[in-house]
Amino acid sequence: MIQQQPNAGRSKRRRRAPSQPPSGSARFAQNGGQTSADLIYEKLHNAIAQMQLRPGAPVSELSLSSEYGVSRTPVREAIQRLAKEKLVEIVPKSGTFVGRIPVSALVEAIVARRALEQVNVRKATERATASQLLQFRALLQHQKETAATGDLVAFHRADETFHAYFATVAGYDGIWELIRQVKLQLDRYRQLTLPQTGRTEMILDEHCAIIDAMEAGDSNAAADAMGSHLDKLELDLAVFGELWPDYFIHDKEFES
Amino acid sequence: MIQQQPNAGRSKRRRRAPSQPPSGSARFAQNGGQTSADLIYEKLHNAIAQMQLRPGAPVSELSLSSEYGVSRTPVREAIQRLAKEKLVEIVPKSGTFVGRIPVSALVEAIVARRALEQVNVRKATERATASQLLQFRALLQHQKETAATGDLVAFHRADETFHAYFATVAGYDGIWELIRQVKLQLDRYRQLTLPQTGRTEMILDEHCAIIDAMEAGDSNAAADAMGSHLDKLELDLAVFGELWPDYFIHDKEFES
DNA sequence: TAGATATATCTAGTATACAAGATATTTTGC
DNA sequence: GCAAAATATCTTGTATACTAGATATATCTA
Repeated sequence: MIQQQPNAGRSKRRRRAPSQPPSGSARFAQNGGQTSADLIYEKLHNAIAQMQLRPGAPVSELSLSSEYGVSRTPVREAIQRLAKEKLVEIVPKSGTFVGRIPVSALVEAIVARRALEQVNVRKATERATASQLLQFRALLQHQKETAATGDLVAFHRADETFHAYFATVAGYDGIWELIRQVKLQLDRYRQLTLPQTGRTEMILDEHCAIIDAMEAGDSNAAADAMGSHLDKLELDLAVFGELWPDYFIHDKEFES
Repeated sequence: MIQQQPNAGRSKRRRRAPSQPPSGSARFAQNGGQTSADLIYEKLHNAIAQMQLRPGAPVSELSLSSEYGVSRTPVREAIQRLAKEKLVEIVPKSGTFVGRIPVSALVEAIVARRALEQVNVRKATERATASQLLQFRALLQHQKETAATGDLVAFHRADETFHAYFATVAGYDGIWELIRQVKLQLDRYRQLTLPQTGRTEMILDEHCAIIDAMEAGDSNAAADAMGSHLDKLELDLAVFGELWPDYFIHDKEFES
């Protein structure tokens, strides 16, 4: 008897009761809690997201194995994860390549992101405390400073932090994960068009408008401001599709 | 010279130019285009989504290997994919278990799904052709027939097909993928509450209202109808959290 | 008997070897 | 010289062996 687990009835004399759900016990016992596969995944993920690895480039398991000094197994695992995010294309007995950017995904990413960010900003407006509103102002100011330095990478990072904070305040961290996933291909595309400045001030103004509406407690206005902010992210696919035809894949029709 | 690839310049005499992007050539050359890992992944995915494998149940690589008559490698690959969807929890040197349902994910799934489905129905209203409107009616009628038989599983399947068609008409298949991903945990939860019928007629009426609005070309009304339809999916987490405490994980606060 | 320790045996992470198919190069035949 | 077949070598998919850590059981000590 003793403290018999509520597990399915098992013969008492088994060598080992086949485990119970991990009640928050042992995880993170390892070093950084991160395995070789995790590390390689992360590196590749960043390299692809930042367009350091360009679409169509080969991603060889063997090369990466020797590069990182591990066997093919963890490399392969990392690549499988990337495949699930559509960041690489695995061609079975042939090779693996950095995925092209699916044009349809770009179009859909914009509308999906818009809808999800509006959900976030609406909820955030309802829930924001005074300190959180001040935090928004701080993040906005920080982004303004990065704009002044002209460091577009830092500006982008600040932009991401700013948008993420809506999800945090809304209590919708899972939705932020969705947005990140959707943003992935979009960010790759935007790497190509980054060097065009001039939009930074406009972005800052739009961000400011969102916070203004939040401080006024007007969730509809805040959502509208977010909506028109994100509408500004338009695609000039015709141009880029010609400049780098191999970077895109036109998987289906897309019109307005 | 000849038709020199626009690839980076490589010495001509290499044993093999390190591959070009797969221009739609060879994929699907295999049998069903599906590897052992794919098959095992699919089986496990379905079993978990349909709650045949309950949260906390062990998912042993070795057992599955012998069960499917393959080595650990493809099993492991399948499990890794499931882990990326949060359907299993891998505890490094200890074991892998069917994932508990994160309560916060349920809450967020509802609002995210609502927003995304509204995007779909709005666009679908704009783009729907006469034949597509008729197809909606056909799907609705089909669902009505499954309701009459009392086969709740078939009813659910018809429901999924119906909702998916909005994405198809809208041209937003990628957004449907997002919805499916978000619906995953929600569907697992709903398996627990399935046996309660009575909502079927209400659901059919609500679906009908959406199509009515679409036929009238009123995208706002259609989106509203979809919104109130999905608002009906409420959670009675207090009850189920007590009935099956081990099936859920309360990862953070959630209030209205 | 109760608690601490030791041992056995499970687990996932990794390395390595081989198989099957795809692609590039070479060779062959004319 | 050119096209087709043969070959070499690359790729991913899979099987197997080993490692290290975690957990359950058994043993020891008081």
